[in-house]
Amino acid sequence: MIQELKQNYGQLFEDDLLNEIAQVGTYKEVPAGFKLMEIGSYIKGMPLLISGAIKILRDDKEGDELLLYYLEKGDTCSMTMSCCLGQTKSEIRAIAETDTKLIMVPVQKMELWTSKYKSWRNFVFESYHTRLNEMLHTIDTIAFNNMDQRLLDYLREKSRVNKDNSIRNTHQEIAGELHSSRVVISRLLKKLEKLGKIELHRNYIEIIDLD
Amino acid sequence: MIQELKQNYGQLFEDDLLNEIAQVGTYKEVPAGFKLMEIGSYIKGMPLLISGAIKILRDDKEGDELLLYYLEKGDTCSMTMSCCLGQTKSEIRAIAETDTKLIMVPVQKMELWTSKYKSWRNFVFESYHTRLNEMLHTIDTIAFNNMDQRLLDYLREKSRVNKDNSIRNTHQEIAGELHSSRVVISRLLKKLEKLGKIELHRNYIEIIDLD
DNA sequence: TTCTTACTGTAACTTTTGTTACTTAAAGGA
DNA sequence: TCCTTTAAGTAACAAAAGTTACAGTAAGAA
Repeated sequence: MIQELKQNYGQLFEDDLLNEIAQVGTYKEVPAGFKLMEIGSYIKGMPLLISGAIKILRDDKEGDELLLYYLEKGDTCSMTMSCCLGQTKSEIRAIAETDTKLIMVPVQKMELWTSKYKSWRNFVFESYHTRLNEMLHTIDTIAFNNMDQRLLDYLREKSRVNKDNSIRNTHQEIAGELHSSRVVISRLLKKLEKLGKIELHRNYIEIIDLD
Repeated sequence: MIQELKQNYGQLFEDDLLNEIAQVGTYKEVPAGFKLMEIGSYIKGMPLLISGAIKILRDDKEGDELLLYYLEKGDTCSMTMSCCLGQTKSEIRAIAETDTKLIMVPVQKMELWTSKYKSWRNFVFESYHTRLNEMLHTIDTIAFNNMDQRLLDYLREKSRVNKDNSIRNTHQEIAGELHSSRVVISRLLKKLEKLGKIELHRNYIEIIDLD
């Protein structure tokens, strides 16, 4: 684990902190689709991503979903940190988008490290900064764009995060993450296909050119 | 200034910190409508609100606005903190919603205090926590509600923040903050009036019962 | 006073998104 | 093989939101 840590967080953290993390953290590999956190659950640990990606989702009262953003290598979950302090429950759901390697750090260490290590403090602040900006971007997309633009963005991001030119999801699943309906998504996808941007198949979408 | 500080932040901060704030901070009173921060501008200081309210707005490329949330007594601007670290430009616009009293703290002090004062650290983290949740709420509203529901929320919040049963805005202004059009807002307001929830007048809206 | 400007109301229409219903077809198991 | 399940295509319609256009009217300026 220590070499994984050094490889991914070596420039960020001093050796003392790296050792502390190695001591109290637990290394985890989770498969795509694995649920790391549920809305309303209490938070046990804080994830430091080594590889892969985690999607962060928001629910409304009826159980409809909305994709907020992805966590990737070097990211951590600000929501988690945020919740740790207040001992409040999770406001979001976290699901592995791809096979993911990460280190879980017990939440108790957070406050300690925050006063002890300057690099940790910077990491935490940097992380909040990134997340606030992601949230702003999410708001921009929802508030200022139509569904066809949102769908394009979605396909782009998904392809990038998965490092795959094929989107291996059903229209139903896409509709869920965009908080729309299957018929609408099928309709818009068909339009994108006619524009030569994608090719539709059963269970996957081939990306031709999204620019 | 020091008594204003003690009154509003006395329980939060230790005396040493209060004194430091009093030394380097500048007390400000700004009238409703005063622009405290513009998108793209660099950040000079960090606001600690004493009284009043500041609205935080987001723009799209066409210059259309969207109200994100209000800052109130005891709040500070996480965006500002966030930007200070990276020396990046402001992503948002801040305008006084009401006459507002606040203390501006130079951004250079931030990092110093973060390592020196535990209470400051907690305040900063608490603030990030609050803001992230506000952003989540904003996303919920936009993504999961129709415009009539959003309008109701808007009127409720505006009335609360202004401590006023009259909303002293034109339909045009409301449409701007909800990123809609004047005609749509007039239409929905008329519907609310027919439901007995509000009374429409020129330049203001009287709230009857929004529950 | 009259004139001008800004605010509101409303009709008619378009576009976007959502819904219901039904069809076709692929995939995988029995 | 056939059968069942699930995914996708599409039509027809409904609802929500945005647009254009114009009328009426309050408020303030000249």
